[in-house]
Amino acid sequence: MGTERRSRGTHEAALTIRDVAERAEVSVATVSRVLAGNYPVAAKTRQRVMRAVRELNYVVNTHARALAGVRTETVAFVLNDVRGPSFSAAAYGVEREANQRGRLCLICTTEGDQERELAFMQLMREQQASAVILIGGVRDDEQYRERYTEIAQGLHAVGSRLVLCGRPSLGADVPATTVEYDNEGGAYAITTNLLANGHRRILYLGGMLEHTTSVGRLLGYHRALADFGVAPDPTLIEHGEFTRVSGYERTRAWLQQGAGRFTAIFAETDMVAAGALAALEDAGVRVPDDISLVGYDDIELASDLRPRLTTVHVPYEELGRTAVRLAIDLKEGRSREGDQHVVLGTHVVVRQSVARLHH
Amino acid sequence: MGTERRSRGTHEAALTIRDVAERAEVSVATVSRVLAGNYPVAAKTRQRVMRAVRELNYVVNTHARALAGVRTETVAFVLNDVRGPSFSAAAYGVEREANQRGRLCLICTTEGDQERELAFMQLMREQQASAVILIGGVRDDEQYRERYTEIAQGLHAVGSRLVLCGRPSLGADVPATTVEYDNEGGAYAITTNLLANGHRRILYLGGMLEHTTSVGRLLGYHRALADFGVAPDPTLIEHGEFTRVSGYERTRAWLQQGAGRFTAIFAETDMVAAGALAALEDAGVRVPDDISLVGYDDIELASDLRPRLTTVHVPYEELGRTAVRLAIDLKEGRSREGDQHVVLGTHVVVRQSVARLHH
DNA sequence: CTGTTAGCGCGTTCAT
DNA sequence: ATGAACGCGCTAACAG
Repeated sequence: MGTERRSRGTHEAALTIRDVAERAEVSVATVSRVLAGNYPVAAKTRQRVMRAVRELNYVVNTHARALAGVRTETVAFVLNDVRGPSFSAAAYGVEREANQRGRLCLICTTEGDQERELAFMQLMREQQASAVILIGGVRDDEQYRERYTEIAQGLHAVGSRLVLCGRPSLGADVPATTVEYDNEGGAYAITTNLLANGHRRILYLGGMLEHTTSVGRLLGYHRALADFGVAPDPTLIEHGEFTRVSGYERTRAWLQQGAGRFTAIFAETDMVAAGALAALEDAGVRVPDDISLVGYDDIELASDLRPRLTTVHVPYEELGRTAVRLAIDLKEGRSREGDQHVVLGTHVVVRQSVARLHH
Repeated sequence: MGTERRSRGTHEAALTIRDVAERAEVSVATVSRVLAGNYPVAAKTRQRVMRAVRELNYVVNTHARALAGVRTETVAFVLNDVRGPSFSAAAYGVEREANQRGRLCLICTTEGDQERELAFMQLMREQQASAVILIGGVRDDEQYRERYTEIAQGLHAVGSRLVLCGRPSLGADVPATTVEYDNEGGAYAITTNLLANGHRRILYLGGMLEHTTSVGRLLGYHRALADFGVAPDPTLIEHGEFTRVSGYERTRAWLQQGAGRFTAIFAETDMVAAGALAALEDAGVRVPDDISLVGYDDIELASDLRPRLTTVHVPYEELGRTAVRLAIDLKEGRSREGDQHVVLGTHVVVRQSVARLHH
């Protein structure tokens, strides 16, 4: 009781460094120095200050500190949905790496809305985040491109690194780091697996071609066919959403109208594969005995399905970690601009959803 | 070209409101007013300012703005792992509700480390977050309790709301909001389901009793047994981790040593149930024909398993949304302290993993 | 309607 | 080793 504080004792009146200084009977400068620990202070004085801090339950004000030039390093990660198994694995990687390096990690969800992504990037500019990491497909609008470029330059201007995960560069005038994984190689490898098992007519349940992910995977599929001397059948190539229901619906439609036209299905994501599997199951089609099925991403679900899904492993967590690492290393000058494009490898995980075709 | 800026043109030199003012040939106050939009400004002046802002690609500095009293409202959500299906659903709810109300959402992962949770709460104090939402079990250490209390009071002092999701209150002297769901009721209901199907010896694969979640669920189990006049067998109650491997290992051990002692398994989470199912499958035990199995949480996985898992639905997304809503409503005076404890309902989702017992 | 100016809380010279 | 004073970029009185 009785210490005279300047304001009424209500809430909202946060303690300042001055309160601590008064209580410890030192100047604010001394308190600042004790807290920062970057300057010699007499042991006894330090004790007094620390005691006052504890007794008052004081913490610094981040904003004031930032304004004075000492920033709380923050890494921002932007994705469309935290619940998505693959991106959440990337988020986990970002989180771990950021924390390990003493950075705060901020996660934002866009629900696929480009506007929100842009707004969030602006916000990060305002907050002077040390890095902004973007993941997930984008429509490659010419109009959006311009806005991205502008904001990206703004980020660069405040020393904030922009990292694009599996996304096309914004052009030479926008300094950004790119981390991706080998979509094409993975698709090639798993298509090869089907081909080696005798499959020739492979239904391709793809995503939208605006997404570079889809482009890469489809490319791998085609290259594998070409290498096996199989002429691709364009009518077997489908485009749709990367969702379970999309996989279900599309497969059901094919079973009704195009049954017999294919012996295997390549689903562009495990989620789509899960939907496809459910449709096959509902139609009484056995996997892999009647139809073989492969996915892509190797999310946990892949080994929960029955049969366990043969798929392509994508190192999502590593993707997140790498993004953070590159951003920080570059900021601290431990890396040259030249290192700023990394492609992580993918590989096939063989499980039980592919059968050798006997004809 | 040739506008004279005060610093060398390198990076790191962010634009200030003054740059904009100079370019628009107005005072900084006018720029501030245009940007805030909370004060009359002549249309022509506004135009000039906006043009300068665009041309310069300027954004405000959050920290300076915060220091001057205008905060970017931020909601912080703390959980152990973004990849966990149930908590990530809660995170999604938090995200959505926060964004919908114009708040920034910050997500932090602790990996189960209480120290990190505490550190993060401190950080949020420093950042003056408008709300901090905690989810996940805690060990109810007397020592931790004290530290939580201290930080919680600190949060309160800066007007930051603390919300505990499914976690015991920190005591009457710590103002906090609690949102939980009915663990006991759900466990009661699903146990009842097993009992109604004739099961009497139900192996209980539980979590650690330090977690209130486990306490609640076990309570429901016991109450259901009591209501059916079944004497509980303490040796059928197991405690362990909430992981898939734990479920697998524990079930395997039981199959080797205690087979025949139970006709059904109640796994305290779907993850544990998934592990149990795998163990049963590997041992050639059919579900539900030989052994019935139920879980808890109703994560997506529950309907991917074969057989589809009968489980208790927990409204995780709603939990997150409610947490945010309560915090904001209270801050804005739209709610009284009395409303600050909400219990959401749970219900059984009947699928295919329980069979009627014929003996 | 617009400009001037005094803080917001902290880090950091420069004196002492 | 410690203290006094200025400035970080912005908002909000107060004048005009």
